[in-house]
Amino acid sequence: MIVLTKAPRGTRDILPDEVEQWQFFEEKVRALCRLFGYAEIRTPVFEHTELFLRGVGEVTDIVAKEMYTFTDRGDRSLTLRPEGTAPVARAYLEHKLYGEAQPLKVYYIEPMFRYDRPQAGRYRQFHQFGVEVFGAMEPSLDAEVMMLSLHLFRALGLGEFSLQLNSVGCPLCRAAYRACLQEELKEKVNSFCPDCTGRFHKNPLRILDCKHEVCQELTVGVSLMIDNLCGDCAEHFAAVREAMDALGESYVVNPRLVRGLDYYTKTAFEIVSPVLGAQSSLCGGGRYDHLLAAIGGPDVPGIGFGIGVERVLLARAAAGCSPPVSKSIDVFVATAGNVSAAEALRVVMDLRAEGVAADKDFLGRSLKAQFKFADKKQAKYLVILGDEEIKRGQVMLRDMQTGSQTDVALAELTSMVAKLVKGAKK
RNA sequence: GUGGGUGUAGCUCAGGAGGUUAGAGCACCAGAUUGUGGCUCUGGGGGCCGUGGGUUCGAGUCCCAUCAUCCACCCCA
Repeated sequence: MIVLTKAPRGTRDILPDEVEQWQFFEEKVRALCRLFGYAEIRTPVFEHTELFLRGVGEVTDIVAKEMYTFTDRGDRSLTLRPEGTAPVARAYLEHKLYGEAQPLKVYYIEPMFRYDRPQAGRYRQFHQFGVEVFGAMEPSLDAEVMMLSLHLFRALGLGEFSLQLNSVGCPLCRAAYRACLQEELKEKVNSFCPDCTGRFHKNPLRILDCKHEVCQELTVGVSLMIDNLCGDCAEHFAAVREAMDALGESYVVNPRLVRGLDYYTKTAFEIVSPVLGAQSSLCGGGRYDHLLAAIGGPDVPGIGFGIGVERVLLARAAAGCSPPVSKSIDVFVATAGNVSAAEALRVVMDLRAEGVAADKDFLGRSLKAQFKFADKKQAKYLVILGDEEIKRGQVMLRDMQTGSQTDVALAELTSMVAKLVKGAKK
């Protein structure tokens, strides 16, 4: 039975209290992207299913079992986007952005959808902050992209995380390596875990990244992609490392790091957090030099990453990062006696007109209850508007932190409070 | 998709081997001299005990199913 009072499985509401964390994250992202020269892009929440089949790869898990696909009334097969790169690549081609000054550097913070079994740090609707750069092959760009993600984590106060770096080669050297790896492993294929016996044919590189100890032991000393790169890929990888070294940035070369999506080439990286559970990957990215060609465009290179917003927020909480300061109201206008709610609203609107965040009671509560409410809302000041005050033309202004009170002429209240509030912000 | 844990008030949880009107803390609301928050005290509102079925004289408690949730695998952010 469908419960109407519950959000669908794997989805959740972000309530006002938590939204502050999200806005904090978004502010850091926007500031950094501006600093790094990345412009925001927004693409539709669904695309033609075919885009993901071609762009992500038909044998990947995302396409094989995790897509939210539906047919619309015009009999089109559409899919809620499971990742951000293919849609942005599509937009790049559709609007012929390769005709503009290159490279094109864009970012997005948008919801993604994957029909997966929910777990810690994994949801069916989740959010990714991602960047994509099209039209440049230079290794220093790979370094810049990684730097952006590292800087974001630091700006967010995340202390512990590690950057894992690898090169997955290009179609040429990877195909040759893949064949050589299969040759080396074929004797042991029956000793691997059930998952890896399957991987042997589907994606033998993935065996190297298996969590099972047996598989790890069986692959000790086996040839690695990193040692079998073609000249071009090896040179690129060395240059990326050189750029990172020059920046004094530490990273771990992990030759067993594999990307799940088909379109990755050369640089592959991942940033993992030790404070999360099994879903410890905060950021995954890399180069995809032939994705554009795969979906019918010119053979323009690209690079990007995706960062899981929920996971970053989870990691912040787990690491005990202090929450962002909550945005409370400046003034609460309380009424007493026969002063009408309409009169209070007029004062509140006057304050707001001066840029003072003001609020009032809307439940006809007692003065005491209004005080409690103002306290709960962490109002910095409270104004009492009572019969006495109206008569004298003086209202009482109370500093809620210190408890001190002063009389202020009603006519001067707005400018007075505006000055107080602005002074405190500096 | 696979395996395991858990579903009692808004939240965190109690409810000995089935037996009266299901409890606590926090939160919420009201009051403690008729116009003053935080601390304290008093009172109050709130629960299809996740849902459906079964066993029983009797089920929050036992059994089955289902849904949800959590953890892990797979995969990934």
